[in-house]
Amino acid sequence: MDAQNPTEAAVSPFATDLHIGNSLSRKKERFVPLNSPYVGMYVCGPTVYSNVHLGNVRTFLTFDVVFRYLVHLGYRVRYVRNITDVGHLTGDSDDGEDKIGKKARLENLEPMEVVQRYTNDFHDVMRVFNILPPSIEPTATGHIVEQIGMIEEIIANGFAYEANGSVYFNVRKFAESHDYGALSGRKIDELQNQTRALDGQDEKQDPLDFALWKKADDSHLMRWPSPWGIGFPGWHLECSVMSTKYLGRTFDIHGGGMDLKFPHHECEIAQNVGAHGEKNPVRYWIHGNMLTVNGRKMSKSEGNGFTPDELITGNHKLLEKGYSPMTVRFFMLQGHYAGTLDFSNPALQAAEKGLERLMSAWGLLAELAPVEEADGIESAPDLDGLRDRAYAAMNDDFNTPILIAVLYDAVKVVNSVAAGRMALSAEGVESLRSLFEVFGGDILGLEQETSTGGDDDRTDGLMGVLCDLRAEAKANKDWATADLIRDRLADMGVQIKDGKDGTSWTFD
RNA sequence: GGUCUGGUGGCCGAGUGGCUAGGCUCAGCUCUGCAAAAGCUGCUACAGCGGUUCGAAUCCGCUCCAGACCUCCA
Repeated sequence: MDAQNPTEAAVSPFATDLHIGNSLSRKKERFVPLNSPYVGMYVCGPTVYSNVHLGNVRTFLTFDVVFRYLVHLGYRVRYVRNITDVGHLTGDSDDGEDKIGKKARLENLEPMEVVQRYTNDFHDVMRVFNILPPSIEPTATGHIVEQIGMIEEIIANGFAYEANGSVYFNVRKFAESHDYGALSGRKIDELQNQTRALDGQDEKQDPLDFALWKKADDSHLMRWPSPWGIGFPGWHLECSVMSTKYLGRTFDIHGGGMDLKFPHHECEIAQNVGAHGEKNPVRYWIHGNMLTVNGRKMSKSEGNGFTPDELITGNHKLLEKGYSPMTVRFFMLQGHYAGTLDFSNPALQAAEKGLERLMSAWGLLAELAPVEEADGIESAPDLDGLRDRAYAAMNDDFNTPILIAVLYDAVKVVNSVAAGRMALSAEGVESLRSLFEVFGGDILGLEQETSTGGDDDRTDGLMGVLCDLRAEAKANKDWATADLIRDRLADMGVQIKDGKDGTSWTFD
């Protein structure tokens, strides 16, 4: 593989079977990149005016796995995930005010101070859940010039008009020659009936029109000069601008949460097409579904979202206890991204136990010795078959729940071999190791969590001493001492597991 | 009101014309000094009513229920 000159040859043969559920066509389609081996992917990132909640995490986790898998297949992926640091309206009655500007005033901070704080928080959370950083993480405020440029293109093409220092996209005009609403299945005449009292409604030629540029009044904190006066960019524009800038006018994958489908993504398409004319700027749209709590969407306005800190400590009225980040990651991966996932204590606890069994088998693999074929010993199943099933699962629209099921089949093999009940060659052991490393580690992004926080060698040594003492007590049939060691360790959260050839231990 | 998802065993969740994932729980067994861990076995479901079919949980129609979007939200 030549890093300077990547070619198709670098891409795995398994890549040809990858199918993606395209929300534009509402069908599963075979994934064929525009310019293999390069793949361009854009994902709508967070608005950094408050802490991220778990619903956000789920979406970014979905695309983390997509990213990881494409990279694993050998594609050269440019993954762009923006930071929205300006531009969204508040949900309150003070219409038209910039969310971040408002927050800044409330807390008496500079807008960019707010942005920085929550951007840092966002990055910390991503790290905690082992979500990889994107290739480029552009900000809206860093692309004001480009946004103004795109507005000018749209105006020049006749799809936008200026009114009183603001610029609006002319949806009706656009719909005369283009298919507005194709992504979300909306028809313009039905939308027409939904009139709302939004700020600037009187400036619009039609209630369907949306803002590309908004005039800023004197009290507005985030403001930039433009050909139309002092103002700030519209809600949907940044994504059109930044995807075009970094991925081109047509690119492979665009992702985001289901709730962005309309109007955000619909507007994005209209802006791209209105500016550049390409019919389908995005070839594959992927929408992640919502996380619910007791059947209700987790959202900022409902107040039923957990922060990662509350989740880990269990310090929230809806949580019975804390759950580790890996437990949460695993829990989310046990459901398919396109379906809703309901967050509940029993479900989380089931995931916690399941993950523990999976990770403990994976751990066992490090020192697993091959077992010879012999009478009365079962022989191992076809390990290439396991690997093929794992690829098939991921190739079927990133079906992580099925992949996890395959991994559990591997868990059974590992445990059986470890117990001396199943035969496995050295190559077989190696093949299992690679299965776990590739699919469990590289693709699902699971990693061993230890609650030690320190000197692993020393811990191993101390535990070794205790296990030896207990073994000696057991040899002397001194059950009281043996049980004392086991129980005292259990109180500290260390679990003793007696096996055929020795004792192992794990932290809770 | 419009658009769109979905209703699967005790719980969570895949699948989607025949062979009926997986995890957790529960019960029994093996192993064990006892336990834990591990393995084996059992619990066998697809909201309701019609229809298509040799055959449907899977396709079609209707009904009921839930959720999302239509205003910022991942």
